[in-house]
Amino acid sequence: MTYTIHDKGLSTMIDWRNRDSYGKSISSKNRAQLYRLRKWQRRIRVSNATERNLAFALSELDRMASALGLPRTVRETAAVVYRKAVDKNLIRGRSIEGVAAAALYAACRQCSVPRTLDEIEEVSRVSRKEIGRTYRFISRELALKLMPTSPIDYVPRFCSGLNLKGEVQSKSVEILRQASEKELTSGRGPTGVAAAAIYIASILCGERRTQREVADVAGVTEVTIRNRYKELAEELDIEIIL
DNA sequence: GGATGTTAGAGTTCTATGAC
DNA sequence: GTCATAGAACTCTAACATCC
Repeated sequence: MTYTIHDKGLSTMIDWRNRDSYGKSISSKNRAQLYRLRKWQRRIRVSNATERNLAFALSELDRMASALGLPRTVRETAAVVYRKAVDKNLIRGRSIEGVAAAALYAACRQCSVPRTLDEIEEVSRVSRKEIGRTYRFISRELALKLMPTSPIDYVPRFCSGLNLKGEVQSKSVEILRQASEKELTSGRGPTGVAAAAIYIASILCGERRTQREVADVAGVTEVTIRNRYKELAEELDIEIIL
């Protein structure tokens, strides 16, 4: 069973091969009957507007998740969030695409595979503002308990994008853990903090990346990295030799 | 010339507050 | 409960300076 298909994948499948369970070819006499069965099967699977909308929303979710390379668990979670929103009648007055994008954003956070609103916006057909507004609405109405995204969750993806070795990744996580203990991450954008930690770690590990390179991968500006990395270096007493 | 640092001004988001 | 407003915090762009 899966939540990512509107009928949860529980309806009967009649394939198009015209062969029985033994692999034998179906006689021409029975083919016409099978054809009729397929036709009704198709009509019954999506029988009303609600199911049609759900099917559309779930295919939209799947399309966005594929474009972002998200794992199956995130897709299932997003589908569950969307179905809950439908059950609570939260879609009324909002676009299907907007709610689907917001559900995906929430699912990413729930599954600790965070994607920024900008990234969701890139693969969706709605604006960042709309996604953010809908996300806040459904998370409040569905009482989704979502903690602020940890910068650590961004480290593997950013390091991979920068072709950095595991050592740099470990060092970045270590820096971020220390920063978190000293409350240097609260109130700051997680991508900016993660980018700054990776920038520091890349220098400390001798695999230096420029601020521009890190900024491009993290989707923040060089200025943000400068501000964040100086804070981290000062508060954590890290000596950086450029 | 490229990387980095500094600064100023502006935009966005969030939260608190008060009026209705 | 909803809406408008103000203020804080963060981030952005842009311009210019400094260093190697």
